[in-house]
Formats: sequence, structure tokens, C-alpha cells
Amino acid sequence: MDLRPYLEAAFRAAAEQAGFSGASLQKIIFQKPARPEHGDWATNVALRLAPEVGLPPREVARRLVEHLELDPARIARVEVAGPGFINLFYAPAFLHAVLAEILSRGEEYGRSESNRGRRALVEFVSANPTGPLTVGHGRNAVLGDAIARLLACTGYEVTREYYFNNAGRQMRLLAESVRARYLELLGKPVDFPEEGYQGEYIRDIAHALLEEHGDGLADTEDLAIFKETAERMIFAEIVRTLERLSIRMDSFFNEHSLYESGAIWRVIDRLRERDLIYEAEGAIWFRGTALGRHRDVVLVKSTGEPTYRLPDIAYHINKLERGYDLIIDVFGADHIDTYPDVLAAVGALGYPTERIRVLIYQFVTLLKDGQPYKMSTRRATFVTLDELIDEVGADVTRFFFLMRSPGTHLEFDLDLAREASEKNPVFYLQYAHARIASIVRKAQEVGVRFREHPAYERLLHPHEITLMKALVDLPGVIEEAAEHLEPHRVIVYLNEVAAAFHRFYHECRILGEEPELASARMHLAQATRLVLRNGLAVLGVSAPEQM
RNA sequence: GCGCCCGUAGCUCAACCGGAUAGAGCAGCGGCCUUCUAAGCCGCCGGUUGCAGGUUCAAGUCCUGCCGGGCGCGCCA
Repeated sequence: MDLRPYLEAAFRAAAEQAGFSGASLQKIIFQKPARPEHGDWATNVALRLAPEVGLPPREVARRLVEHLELDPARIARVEVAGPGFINLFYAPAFLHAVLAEILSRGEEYGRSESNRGRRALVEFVSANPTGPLTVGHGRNAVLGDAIARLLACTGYEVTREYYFNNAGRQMRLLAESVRARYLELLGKPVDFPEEGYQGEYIRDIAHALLEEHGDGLADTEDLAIFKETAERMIFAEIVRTLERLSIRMDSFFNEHSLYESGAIWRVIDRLRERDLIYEAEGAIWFRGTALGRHRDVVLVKSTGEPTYRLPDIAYHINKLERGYDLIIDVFGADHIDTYPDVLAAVGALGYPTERIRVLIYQFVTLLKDGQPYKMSTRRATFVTLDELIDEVGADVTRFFFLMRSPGTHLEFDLDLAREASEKNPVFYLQYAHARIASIVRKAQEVGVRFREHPAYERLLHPHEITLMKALVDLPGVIEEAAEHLEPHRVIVYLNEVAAAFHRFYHECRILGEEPELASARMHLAQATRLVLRNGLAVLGVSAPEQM
């Protein structure tokens, strides 16, 4: 249970009682001190308030504490420390109450209602159907899905959307590549398109066409059948790959629908009304520089064909008009210089762009034979996400992409993939979960029972206390991870929980202890199991009953 | 050249909105299985947080400048 909202209210009331006011009271920050002697929560509010009220920090802290009214069943002790920190210590009764809460809420523990009634749309993957998903797409897919899960945990109603483009040069090239392979299969000499897609999957699609149509397509000039078949088969494959990672999209949004509805041309009209459009060299330009961008960009080429930015603007307007309170875009680092143009245009048309949050993650660097490996879908020099899942499994794949913060480069050594998976931290968490499941089974076999009123007050061992304190944090960690769009925070936290459990396990036995203590410890173990399971569920990683 | 991101232990990474003595895993060394799962636990080793300034009671975190790496800078998506 996250005490911070409660503490913040109490401190604000105390400040008022003490006659303090200042900007630093707007948001009072509570942190978990690194050292246990500094308490379970600490706040620097007195340090920040001191210059605003013209008193020494420790004096401010002293007066705040004097007026502070806290429930002794939650916080047992308050101390002023160091330069003026206020440290707070949990009451044992609070820890016991949290244990009871975890056990009664079960799979619901960790979920909150803080965003109840709000709707979020997470757009991710969004790979065009020109080939299988690669390891590079994996980070996007897993990150997007984990963020969707996190948002759902805080009460959002979440839609997962996949935006794609099935028109244009890439798709034409794809269709031409399929046709070339098809003609090859018919034994007809053919020039493979110079920039064509060389992957083996193109041959598979050609085979499917051969089986369905025989040589009936040999003379057809229309690429449509090749394109449509390729698109359908590739999408089916993508959906299957995502499914293997427990990712299910709610919606596929075709960029082309923005052409059909005329939405893109309305964007041009509306930008023109605001004098943000001009024509030069036969092209239509967006005056980004008028909005603080460092350059203007082309929205419609001199050929009359829009660049991708125009539908992008229309797409974001569409998302906002669908009424989402929060819109997340998960983009690779290559979008870093383009999305601000889109946001600038959308904002200039009067839309609330603060609802849009763009998560830019850094690329996955693939190492092969210790060397960086350049992937290209067109040249078929990619490693597919499926191959990775085959190699290390879905849990490890997901965990691997979530372990690091999105902003750091992720180095992926293929040659060590399998080896690394055997010592992957994911097993550390799953092992703890399986271990608990086993203990609880055994304990119940020998007659240890869950009770209505467990003797939590018997849990006095330092490892028991540390573990209980860790379990308290799950809801707050999920809240913060969702707020910052950083699933790795959950992993860091679960590692602490698992470590605390393993230590408890080595020092505190259940079997062979007297019934009251054994039962209390079994409750603690079971609560730990629930925290691990719920935390892993947010990450989309399984929690095995045995290993 | 310009813009954004990154630079923390030998390696891969944490460090919550600027907090108190910068933490894990892996690698290395040494211990712990006749009792609930050793995929575990305990200990040791390992740091001028790229460099130089600045702001602050307090800087890995903010600012400036350099150095190094990634990505972008197309009427490609």
C-alpha cells in the first residue's frame, strides 16, 4: 500500500498548522532512504521550505513534526535528521495490515483506481507488412505491451493500436519481389528487382500463390494479387509472433484510411488557414519554423503525393478526436527528429498535445561474433523475433527487452543469447515464486493452515521485517513505472523482493516450527508469492508453480 | 556542421522530481546442501560516475564547454 498520498496530506496540514506556506508544499516528495536507519520514508520538505519561510531547515523540520498528526497504527516514529530531513518509520501494525490486504486482494494487489474512467491508447510495433518482425522490433513490441499493462493496472482503459501503411514504394517493391519469385518457380527467366526483398519468406509467399493459382498469374501485369497475398501472409505471421509474446492488438489502423476519408487534405486546409502552409518548388511545405522548429518540412511532394508526415499529423488528430485522455507513441530513436514536427502541427491546430507522450527508446545493437551487425529487412540480413523466441523462450525475450531503461542502448550478443538465458535474472524471480509455491504445498500437507487471524506479531526476524517492507511497495512501484513509462522499475523492484525472500527462506523455516509461527510465516510467503506473480504479470512474464 | 539520446565497477546495467556512505547481476576468489527447491544463501575483490568549469545547504542527476558512441538532419517510411 502506497502511503505517500496520506503522508503528503498530513504534512500539508502540519505546514498549515505551523503557519508555513510556500511553493515547495505544492508537491511534497517522499523518498525511500538508502539506509535503513533513515527510516522507511523520508522527506526533504523542510530543506526546501526553509528558504521560503526564512528559518533554518532543522527548525522548520522541528515545527512541522510538532504539528504532524499521523496514525500511530501506520507510522510509529518520526525523526528529524541530518541537515533537516524528516524520517518516518512504519508501525508493525501497518505491515501486518498490508499482509492481510495482499492476501485478501490476491491478484488485485498492485492495481489501483488512480486513473479510473480515463482511456489510453498505446500505439506500438507499427511495422509495415514487408517482412517478419525482427529483434529490433522486439524491443518496441515488448515495451509497448508492458506500458499498456502498466497503464491498465492504474485504472486506464487501454487500447493497443498498430498503425501501418500498405501502400507506397516499399509495398510495390515487395509485390514485385513476390512476382519475381513466382515467375522463377514457373521456370521463367526474370530480373529480380534491384532493390527487391531477398528474404526466404518471399519464396514462401510465391509458393502459396503457385499452389492457389498454378501458372494463372504468369501474364498478369497487375501487382495487386501479389501485394495482397504478401500483406495478408506477412501480417498473419506478425500476429502469430506477437501472440507468442502474449501481445494482442486491439486495433489495426491503416494509414490509407486517412487518404480515403480526406482527413489529410483537411489538415492541409486547416494549416493553410493559419498560414502554416506555403508552396515552393511545386511542393507544399509546413512552416515549422514559425512554431519554433529548426526547419520547414515538405508535406506534399511536387508529384502530388503526401510525405508520411502528413498522414502522421492526421493520425494524431484522429487519435485525439477519438477522445483518449492519454496517447502513447512508442518510437525508435530514428523518429527523434520527426515527431516534434507532427506535435507542432497538431498543437497549432488547437489540439491538446499534452495528452500525447512519445516514448523514444534507443536501438538494439546486435552483436554477432562479437561485432555489431547491421540488420536490413530488404537484404534479409535480419534476425527475426521468432528466431530469438525459439532460442531463449518468450519469458526471457520479454524480460530481456524490459530489463533496461528505454533510454539506454541495449546490447544484444546473439552468441551469448542462450548462455545468457540460463543465468538470466528472470529465473531468479521465477525460482523464488516456484519455491514459495512448493513450500506452501508442503506446509499444507503437514497441517500448517491459513488462518483468519494469523499471528503476524510473531514475525520479528530482521529478514521478515525487510520482506514485509518490500511487499508494501508494489502498488507505488507500479504507479511510478506507469507514470514514467518505465517498466524496468518493476524488474528492479521484483529483484529486491526476491532477494529479500531468498534471505528469509534461508533463515526462517516454516516446516518444523510451532503452528502459530509456521502459519504466520506461511502467510508471509504466500503474500510474497502474490507480489511476485502480480509483478511478473504486469511485465507479461509467467510465474511458474514449479521449476 | 546542426538537433536529440547515451557515457556509472573488468562486462551488462540500477540509482525514484537534485538528497544522507553510488547499488545489483555477470566475471574472479573463498565459504554454505542428513531438515521447506543450491536456478539459492553468505563473504571478499572491484568506482576520481568520460574531462573541465559553474549553480546549490546538497550534483551521477541541473547549466556551459570539450571528448567519445548511437540516431537523425531526403519531395524515403
